Amino acid sequence: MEVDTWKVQLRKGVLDMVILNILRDGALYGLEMVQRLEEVPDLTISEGTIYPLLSRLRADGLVFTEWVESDQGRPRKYYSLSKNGIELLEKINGAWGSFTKSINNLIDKNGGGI
Amino acid sequence: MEVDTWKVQLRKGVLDMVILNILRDGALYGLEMVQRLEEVPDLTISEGTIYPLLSRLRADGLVFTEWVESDQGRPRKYYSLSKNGIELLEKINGAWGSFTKSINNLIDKNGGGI
DNA sequence: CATAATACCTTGTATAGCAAGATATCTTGT
DNA sequence: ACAAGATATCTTGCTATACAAGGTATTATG
Repeated sequence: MEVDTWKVQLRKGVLDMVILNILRDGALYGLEMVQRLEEVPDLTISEGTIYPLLSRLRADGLVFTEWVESDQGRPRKYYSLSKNGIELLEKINGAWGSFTKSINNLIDKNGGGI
Repeated sequence: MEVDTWKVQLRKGVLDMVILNILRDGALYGLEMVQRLEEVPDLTISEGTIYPLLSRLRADGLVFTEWVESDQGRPRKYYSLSKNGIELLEKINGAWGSFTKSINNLIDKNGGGI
């Protein structure tokens, strides 16, 4: 996955970006991400969304996984950013900045009544 | 189409928002929108994207159309914002603002070191 | 009359988000 | 020991979108 192809896909999913960002502080497991995003307005997702998404990130080599025993319930599959994931994250966050700038220009230009 | 359903669909398409915004200054025809967006970074689209999208906006009652003769080439189908379209546009632009704020918070919180 | 330019529309493909359901493990109550 | 519930992952089936490519129609030009 390259930045250019990500730009193409951007409109179909800022979720990849969001997930990569919340993994920045350290490993999380799937359900934990769902719960964390429940607290963020407009970013609530379900399990049917997160697991295929994480599989994709893993297939793309952006994250790696590790099973960890839990003292309650099933073992958890923790996801961590790979080196590629970290690199892409930097690029993606930059691209997000210019993308929103483009759109905000468009909104201001037309909305501001020139 | 309501704001709530739009929020759900947001990640799948900021294009609706973009089109509604460029129609704010007045009517445009399909190909003209494609050409105008060619000049905006990251927002280049093709005819296979714009026409189904415009049909959808029209079916949703957000725009109305008008055929206008051209002195060169085929007659053009001009699209204008309906009253519903204008109302939704205001709501959408507001929702876009809070959506980007959510994401920027996430990026800053994790990227800025807590 | 053929070719090019303009403009609109449709078809087929790939992919994403999601609700709902399936599967597996561990804890708790009886 | 056993059923019920909680935790956690994964899959299936549906709907919708973006897009490349191709099709249709009108007018101008060589």
